[in-house]
Order: sequence, then C-alpha cells, then structure tokens
Amino acid sequence: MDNYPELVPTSEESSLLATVLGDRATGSSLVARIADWIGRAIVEGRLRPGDDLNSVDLSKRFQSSRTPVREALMLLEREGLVEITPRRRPRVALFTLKEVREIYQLRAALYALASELIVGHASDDGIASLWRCYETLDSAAERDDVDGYFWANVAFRDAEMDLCENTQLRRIIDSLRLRTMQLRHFSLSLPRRLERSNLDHRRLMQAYSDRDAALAAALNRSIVSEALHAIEAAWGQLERGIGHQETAP
Amino acid sequence: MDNYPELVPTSEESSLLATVLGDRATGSSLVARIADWIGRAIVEGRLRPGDDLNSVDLSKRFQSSRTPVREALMLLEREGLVEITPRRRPRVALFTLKEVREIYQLRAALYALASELIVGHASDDGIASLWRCYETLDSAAERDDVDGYFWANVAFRDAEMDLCENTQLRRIIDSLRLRTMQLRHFSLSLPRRLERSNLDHRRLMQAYSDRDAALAAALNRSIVSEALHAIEAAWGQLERGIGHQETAP
DNA sequence: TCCGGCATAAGTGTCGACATTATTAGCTGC
DNA sequence: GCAGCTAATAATGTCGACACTTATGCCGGA
Repeated sequence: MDNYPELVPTSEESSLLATVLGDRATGSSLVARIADWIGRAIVEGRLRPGDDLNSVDLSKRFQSSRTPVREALMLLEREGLVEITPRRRPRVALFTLKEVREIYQLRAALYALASELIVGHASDDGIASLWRCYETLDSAAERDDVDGYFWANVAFRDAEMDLCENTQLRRIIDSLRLRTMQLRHFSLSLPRRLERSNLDHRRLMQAYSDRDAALAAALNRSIVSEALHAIEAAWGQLERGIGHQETAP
Repeated sequence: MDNYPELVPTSEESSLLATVLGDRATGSSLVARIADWIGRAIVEGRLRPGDDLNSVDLSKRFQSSRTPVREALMLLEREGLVEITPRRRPRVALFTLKEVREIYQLRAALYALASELIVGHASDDGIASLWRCYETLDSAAERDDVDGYFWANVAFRDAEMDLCENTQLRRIIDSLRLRTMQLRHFSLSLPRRLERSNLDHRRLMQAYSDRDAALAAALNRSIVSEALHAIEAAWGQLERGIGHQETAP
C-alpha cells in the first residue's frame, strides 16, 4: 500500500460505488472521492480484512485533513466494508461465514422480488436489452473468461435493477452486492461454477421472455443459493485466499 | 421547536433507533445522542418533512461544535430520514407516494422471508413468546387503543426479528420501518384498519404455530400490502396531516 | 527466554476558525 | 407593485489544534 492514490475513478466499478455511496456523492465531493478510493481498494483486495485504516495516514495520503477521511470511513461503515469501534482505529471489515449466509439469504429473497417486478412491468424492449446483457455473459462463459464473466454479471444485475424501477431495492441490493464482491469473484473461479451460473442465467432469461414471474423468481433465488453453496464449500480456502489479516504472516 | 433538547433517551423508541443507528452508537457517543434526538424528532413529527436542519442552529442547541452534528445528519441521511445536498442546508426528507410504494414492496418481501426463517428454525419457546406479544396486540385492539396497538405492533415486529436470527435482515427492516413510522401510526388510525390488522396477525400466529412456512410468508406479505393500500387510499389526507412543509402556512 | 508493568508515542473525538458558496434583503428601473 | 440585479448575511466544507485514550516499545524480574 505504498503507491499514492489516484483519486480519479477509472474502472467499471465507478458506477457501482457511486450508486451505493449516495447519488449525490458522485465524484464531486472530497468525501466521495476518498470513500470511493478506499471502498474500491477494499473490494479489489488491495486492502485486506483486518487492515488498519487510521485517519492520520489516510489524510496524509489524500493530502486532506482528517475530517473528510472520517466521514468517508463512516460512509463505508454503513456499507459494511469498514468496522469502526469508538476510540479505536477503524479497520477493514472481517467476514464471518454466518454473515455471508445472512447476506446471501437476503439477496436471494430480494432478487426473487426483483424478478417478479421485472416480469410484472418491464417492457419487451427492456427484456430485449437484458438479453443483450446475457449475450455478453454467455460469450465470456464460452471463453472461460472469469473476469469478463464477472463484470458482465455485474452489468446484468445492474440492468435487472434498472428494469425493477425500485430505487430502494436497488440501493439495498447494490450495498449487499458490494460487500460480497470479493466472494463472488472468487466463487466464479471455482471449477464448473461458471458454466452452471451461465446455464442458470439462460434459464432465467427464458422465464423473463415467457413472462413467468413465479419461475423467474424461483430461478433467481436458486442462482443466489447456489452461489452461497459454492462459497460455503470453499470457505476454508477462501478465508486463506482473501486473507483475514490476523492469519496472514 | 423552541424547547431545548433532552439528550436522554426515554421513550420506547430508544431501542429501535439504537439498532438502526449502528450497534456501537448506543447512547455513549455524542454523535449517537444527537442523531437519536433528531431522528426521534422526525419520527415523532416534531420536525416535519422539508424543515431545515442547519448545522449551526443544531450545534448551538446541543452545545457542541458542528462536526458531531454533521456526522449525525449523515447517519440519518443513510437511514433516509434526512436529505443532504452538497452546499445546501440539510432538511427533513420529503416523502413521495412512489417511495412509499417501493418501501412497502420491499417490506412485504422481507417480512415474507422473515416468516420463512421463523417457521424454519424458531423453537417452540420462541413461537410461544411471539404469542405473548400477540396477546398485548389483541388486547390493545379490543380496547381500540391505537397508540397501544401501534407500540405493541412494534414490539411484535421486534420479536419476529429476534426469531429470525439474521442481523442483516433486521438492520434493513428496522431502517425501512423507521422511515415509515409516521405513516404506519397514521394508517392504523384509519377506520377498521385496526381490527383488520389484528385479525391478520392472529392468522399469522396460527400459521407460525402450524409451522406452515408458505402460509405465514403469504400472510405477512399480505399484511404489508394491506397497510400500503390503506395508506394509498388516504394519501391526500395524510400528506396534509404529516404536512410537507412547503404546503403548510 | 518470556511475562507484566510503565513511559512514550500515536490516534481519536471534538473544537473554533477560515475561505467559499448559497440565501436573503434592499435597491433600481419599469 | 413587481421583476431583476447587487450587496450583505448566513451556512457550508475543510482545516489545524487540543485534550484524552489507546497502542507501542522498553525495562526489570522470573
């Protein structure tokens, strides 16, 4: 963590973080840029669970005072990426398997709702644009391109949220999604996960096209459940990979 | 708003706000106390939608500097109680019917999930304690005691969340609940709402006792839907009652 | 060699001040 | 009397400082 931060959003994630960090926060304010940088560092794994986030160092890094840094850290705490205990140094949040299970349970229920909403009031054009997202997904799957598939999947989920037209739902799902980014990327790299996920998404798209709300909801729920199962199965490996700092050398 | 604040939590809401404002925030920190006071003022209607929340006045009121006030306002913004636009005075959040619909849609789905979780892994003792909550609810209903019913209902929902054992779910539901406190109290005062709600809750309890997950989920979903319908029907009246500040004299 | 207690260093929460930006009041012209 | 502009007032975002708390490293004793 010696390199100096570029406070300019570049990657595809910028939009994701922007939604979650509050719609106002996009790029302009200092707090937003700091939160964005730290948040991305966490999601991308440059900062690992348990790492200290002391506001003095960070303020030096960003050449600002501690006030905006503190506010940024509080934002990220609300998103579950950072843990703040009074009078102690903030640190990158640690995962427990229990929390992960809870989050995936929630995501399952919320995506089911999303599917119902989509079938209920998305236009045919909307479904068509979702199909286009799926094409990208599918081609990445055929190339066995995990990174490509991952980002295509993010885009697919975004497109689904657009069709829901429920701002509150979007905010919550985005927040949960953000917290599990690392896990999701990891789980896709497990053997045969990618094919299975792709197949499920194809089934889901078919259900959307057929306007079968119950089936779409059930499929979406199942997609999330399966992802959870994959993560549970690989939890030990994962814990070492993402590396809770305390267990690292 | 001329009376000086008592920064000591007294009412039954204290626990509710505490959960939502972050578990650490309970009572101790200055930020927490300020957020709690402002939050309660909003929920209880002493501060009305659109009211200015300028940090100078508030810091005078709480005899603190603006820093903790700002942090408290940011907390409340995340909970949807306050709107903050850069370089503009924060104000009490305005409702739109669209947002209310979205929130109730979400609550419906989440309570359905909660019911499934409860049936899935609550002990018989847990169900029994839920029955005791229901007794309070029922007796308030028989007395036509809207306030009593309202708070009994809050307690009932709390008890349900306890049984779910899903911290993430609880946090989200509590947050959504907080935002709609005023609406829910109002909707219960509509004619025949109270009886209907009570009846629904009894049916729900029966389903819990029968361990019928699908029925419980459907009933809980329906309870929320009905509340929404009641609110939609009375929206005009409600808007005047709660009073978006701009339309008030 | 390792453990517990103490002094020092580092970090947090809060404060009051400042430059910058919004809002308001007053004034001009129609 | 009212719209449009300008000056003055007020509020914001950020800063650096301070008191107090927590972490760090050092020391003697087993």
